[in-house]
Amino acid sequence: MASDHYARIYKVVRRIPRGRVASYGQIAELAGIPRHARQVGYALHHLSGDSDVPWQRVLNAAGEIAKRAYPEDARWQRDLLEEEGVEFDVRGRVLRKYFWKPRGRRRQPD
DNA sequence: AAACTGACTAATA
DNA sequence: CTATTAGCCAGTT
Repeated sequence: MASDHYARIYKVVRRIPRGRVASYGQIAELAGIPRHARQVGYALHHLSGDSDVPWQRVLNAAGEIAKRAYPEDARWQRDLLEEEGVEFDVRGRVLRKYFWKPRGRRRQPD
């Protein structure tokens, strides 16, 4: 059940700017719990639907929407991201320029 | 307590 | 570039 890690995870995810995305591993690292990528996904799974946490901005390390039990949820996630301006390539991967770079924010997408 | 599970990853081939 | 493998770790059964 909800461990204290969840709060750390949600806190970091909320920092992801609109129109940007981050990976599970990246979130875990920033939350101060390295190698807990899977737990990040687990924590987000408990939300999906009702919260102020922008769960849709979290993808796997390859920049793709993580494979889920219900494909409809993946489509929903993609729609949400495209709504905030994130673009995907033909293969279903988010373009590099949308990856969130904490602190070292250099250029805006486009 | 032991085995199983999963919205993960990095390393190899 | 894609596919396979082994490591990962909290939550469930």
